[in-house]
Amino acid sequence: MIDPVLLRENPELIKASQQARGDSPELVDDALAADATRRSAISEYERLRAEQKAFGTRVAQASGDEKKALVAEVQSLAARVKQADQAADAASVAFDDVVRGIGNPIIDGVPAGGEDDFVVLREVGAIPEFDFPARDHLELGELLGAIDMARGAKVSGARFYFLRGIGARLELAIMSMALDKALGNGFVPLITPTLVKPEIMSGTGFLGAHADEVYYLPADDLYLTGTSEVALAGYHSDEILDLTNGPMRYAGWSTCYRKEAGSHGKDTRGIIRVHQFNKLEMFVYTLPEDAEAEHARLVAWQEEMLQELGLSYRVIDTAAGDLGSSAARKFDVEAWVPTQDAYRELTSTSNCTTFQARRLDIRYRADGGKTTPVATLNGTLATTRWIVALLETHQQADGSVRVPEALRPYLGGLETLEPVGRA
RNA sequence: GGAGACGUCGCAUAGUUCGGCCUAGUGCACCACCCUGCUAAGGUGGAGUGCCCUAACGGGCACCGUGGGUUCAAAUCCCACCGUCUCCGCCA
Repeated sequence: MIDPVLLRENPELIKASQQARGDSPELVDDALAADATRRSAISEYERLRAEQKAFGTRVAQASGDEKKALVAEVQSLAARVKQADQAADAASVAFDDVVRGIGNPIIDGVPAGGEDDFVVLREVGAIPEFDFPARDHLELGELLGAIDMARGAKVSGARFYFLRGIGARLELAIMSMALDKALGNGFVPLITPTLVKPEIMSGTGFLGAHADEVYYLPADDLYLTGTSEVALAGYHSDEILDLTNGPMRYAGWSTCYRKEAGSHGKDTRGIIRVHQFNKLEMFVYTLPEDAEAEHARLVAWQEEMLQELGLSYRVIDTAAGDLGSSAARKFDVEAWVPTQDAYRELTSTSNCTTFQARRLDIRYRADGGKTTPVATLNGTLATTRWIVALLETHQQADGSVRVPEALRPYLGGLETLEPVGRA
């Protein structure tokens, strides 16, 4: 949720952000109007209610005929109070509805435009070259007995898969390596629920434009989370945090579920785009003034992971129109995938400033003791998808795959993944 | 799934019988000041969260698990839901 004070004091700034996102600037004027309506409705209710309460004291002290007369007199007032109360509620709901449609004001420097208008911040590592025909990750996965798409489809349908043998171990290895990196940087590990209540799902902003991406269990009114960010953000909802000892950093380990609606025919081969995968997610609660510096740290840790795994990548500053409604800025780290001749997203890190915290009511005590929304940030540290880049980048002519040194401790010292006879 | 108990301002509690002196009391912890040259000493005062009005001083409204309802008036009465605990049953 945007800051209502900012809305009142600097609507032009929010309009400019809406423009950059390709969203409606008119919403800002609608919100201002709804805010005015709401506030006058509340004032009217409170005035009447105060009158009624004063009357109540007199009624309580009176007796006999005098009391009867007073009760009769105040009855019509009670009706007006009820009416004003309902009007105030309705005006508040109307205001919320409009405000909810406005995205987090973007940070200065975020490129305007849509998906293709990102800015490349840097490219790191040489593009891998092969003196043999490179195999794609699925072919390698099948040779290694690591990925079984056919049986995934048999059991659960398209975009489901089994990781088996070295594939299963590989995922655990990457996840564990990420967990160790997180631990080394002061993150508290957290294995999170993957089914959450509607208010947590909407509080994190995932029921907005991308609601059709989310699995929902109507019988239980629960949502399956597409990232542990949801549970991690909800973890401290309705709380006042103590940030005097620095930011609170959590590393959430969870399975993630995504419908991938609207991407039919895209990335149908292999495990690039699937309905279910695992992810280690960083999540930080920090002071608003420290958020941008923390954002830079999150990207740096992500880059360390890719570098240690020997992957080539670029970092992009995502354009405003491609940000989620909660994010004020988003950096993606994209790894080079040889057989696609393209960079593909492996991590994403968003600075949600105070937007998410305001909706989830997560605050800290600022100087003077005033409660103020915290800033929240999140970013990927490892996912199942990393297997794709890893297999393709380190493949060798015979279909074996070299294990980067940093990963070996997590695979019992294994240096090479060798093809198996059967799958 | 069945039966029962419970949910109050950080923690612990009073208040719910029978609606109105509850503007929610008290203890602990907390903050400021005073007193005492020391130790878990004593005194005075302050202090919850959100919203609304105001340039400010200040004032108002809401919140007793959540949401409805009854009433001139609800922590208190009624309904539904959520959560916690105890016992029983069931269980990959």
